[in-house]
Amino acid sequence: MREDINITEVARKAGVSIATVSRVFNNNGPVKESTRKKIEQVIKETGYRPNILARELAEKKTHLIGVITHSILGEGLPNSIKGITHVIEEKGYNLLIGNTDGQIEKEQKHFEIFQSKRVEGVLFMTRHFTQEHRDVIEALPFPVVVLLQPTEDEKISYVAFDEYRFAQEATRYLLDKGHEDFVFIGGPETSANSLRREQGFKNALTSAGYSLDKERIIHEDYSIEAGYEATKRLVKEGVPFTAMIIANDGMAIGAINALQDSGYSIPRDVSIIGLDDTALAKASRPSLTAIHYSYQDLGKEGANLLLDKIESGNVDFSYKVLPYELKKRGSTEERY
Amino acid sequence: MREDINITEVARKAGVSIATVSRVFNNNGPVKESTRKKIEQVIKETGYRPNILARELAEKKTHLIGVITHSILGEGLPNSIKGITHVIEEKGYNLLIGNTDGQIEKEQKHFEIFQSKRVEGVLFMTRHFTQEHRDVIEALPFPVVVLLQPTEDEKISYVAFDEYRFAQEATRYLLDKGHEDFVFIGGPETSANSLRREQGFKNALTSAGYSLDKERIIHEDYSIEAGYEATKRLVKEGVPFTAMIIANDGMAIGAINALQDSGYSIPRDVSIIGLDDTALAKASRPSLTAIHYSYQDLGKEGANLLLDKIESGNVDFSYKVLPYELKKRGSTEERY
DNA sequence: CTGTTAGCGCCTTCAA
DNA sequence: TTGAAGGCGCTAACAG
Repeated sequence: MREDINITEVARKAGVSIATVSRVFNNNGPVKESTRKKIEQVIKETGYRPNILARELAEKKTHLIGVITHSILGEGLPNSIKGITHVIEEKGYNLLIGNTDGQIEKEQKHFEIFQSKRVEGVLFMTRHFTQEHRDVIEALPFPVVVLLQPTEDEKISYVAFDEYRFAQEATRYLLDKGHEDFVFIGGPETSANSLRREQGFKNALTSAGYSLDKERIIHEDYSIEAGYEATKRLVKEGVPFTAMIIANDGMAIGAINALQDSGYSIPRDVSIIGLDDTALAKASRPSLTAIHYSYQDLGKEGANLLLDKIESGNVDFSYKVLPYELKKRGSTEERY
Repeated sequence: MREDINITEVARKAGVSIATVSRVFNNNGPVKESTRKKIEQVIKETGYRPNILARELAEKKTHLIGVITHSILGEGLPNSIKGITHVIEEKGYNLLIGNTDGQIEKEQKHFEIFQSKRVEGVLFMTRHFTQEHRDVIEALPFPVVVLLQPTEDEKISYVAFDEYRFAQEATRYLLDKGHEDFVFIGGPETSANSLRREQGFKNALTSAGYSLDKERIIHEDYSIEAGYEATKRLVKEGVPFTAMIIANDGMAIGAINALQDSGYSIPRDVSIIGLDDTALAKASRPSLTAIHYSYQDLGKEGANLLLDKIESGNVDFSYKVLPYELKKRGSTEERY
């Protein structure tokens, strides 16, 4: 470890003024070739790196993008972060991460820290978007783009998936195959994303003329184990069903395992669609029919939108809904 | 969006000097209750947040920790980042992330950027640790802790798993169960981590008096598909084996599926151990016997070690090897 | 208890 | 082509 060195020191060693060193480093303004060489020499010898804090303070630009997220686990969120870094590093920005673990106080805290750090914009991921969020965000001195949640506010821009629609489409797919007895396993009731999927599911059924009993809508915590237990319970209670729409693929795998352990065959006895398509879906036996969408694109689109706002200064409302695709695999089958 | 406001402005509005505002905000130095109230009032009204860049420039402290990582995907790395944030946020530090996608030039670039940003320390994750890394790190003006790789250098501290030993133990476990015909599927030959596992595997066999042919050591890219294809190939070529040690659980799942698709039964015909234990291991049928270790602990231990160096100024060499555990599940069985 | 002032390291006119 | 000097927003003595 050697010591930090500053511009004054470099200037002294090179026998020039700090202004000249600055010109060399930033390659602006004219500098005689010989003095440039000399300065570059000193820079190399000392390992000098300009203190960006000082530069940023002077320039009033930090090139910092903040990401506030409720989790960095799972397959989705890391992918979205990868998409984000991909876009912003290309343009010379750096990423500051704030993890909230889903706690609202931490969201607030990170917005404050980021404001203090003078980030130039924030990408915000949360499990549900509330009026409180709107108030906080509108008072912030930098643009914010919300990811995953429609903001339902003509001021705050967002990028999200069309969960209502793809849940509807998955359900219709099985309706078209002749299924009539459905079960839906969603995430926690506090998850706005899961609720939108549930709505899409319900709408597909009711608009096809079916009604559904309460026991056919179940809320679990997205884990494989929860999917397993919930399905075991259904079997034990003798609820008749031939089709399952499951909010994520982890719970879907749990359901497949539970049914198989109970002596059922998939897809012969029950067809299953996961509204989420991670590595698990392809690895399972049978492989899982699932709705696929790209978290990496979510990150990319969000970052592009945010950078656009930052660089153009135009913070008008805009939003983007990302595409999805139904991947047909082994867990679904015609029903006669 | 409202404008950024600075300390001078707040002081003016409150009719005091900036020093007093500073005292209030940092809660140091004495301030009369009435003027404190007044200043707090103005702060609330204006939404003032001190510009941390300026503060940090003055204090020469950034409270910034950099993480340089070759990937943020998969189950391991996000967990280690979670462990890191958990520790550092507790102590008031923030996390700056640099993603290298495994490219060496990007590693170098991020070290430079971080140096410019005046991070106070860096946690460095890479696929293999070289002499070049040592040279770069030793010239840096802040402490670095390497994660995942033993540095083999009495100067650069690290936290890692004991891959050699757990691969050895997994192999011995199956040897003890009577297996004699082994296959090892490792990661890419460029992966230092995978090579250490391979060495552990080989050592267990040779020190038990067995030799092994080349075709029994295979290198793939860690994906489920690669594990599947490699195993299919083995079956087709008629290589006889009853035990597999596989570097990660993704490839292990691929192997299980391939064997089952070829009409074999697990664990009756073949026993399989994955040297890695993610959600996949428990979800598979049969569930996968695997070596479990905690990436979250890796992050925590690394962060603790780094913060300790930063705060104590003591940058002496130290290292930590994390524990592991063999989780016995359904993919392994006695062989008579 | 409060205000004044000298930095922190760099960029950017403005002169020379 | 170069240097001098002011300013970015804040902290930390040092006076009062």
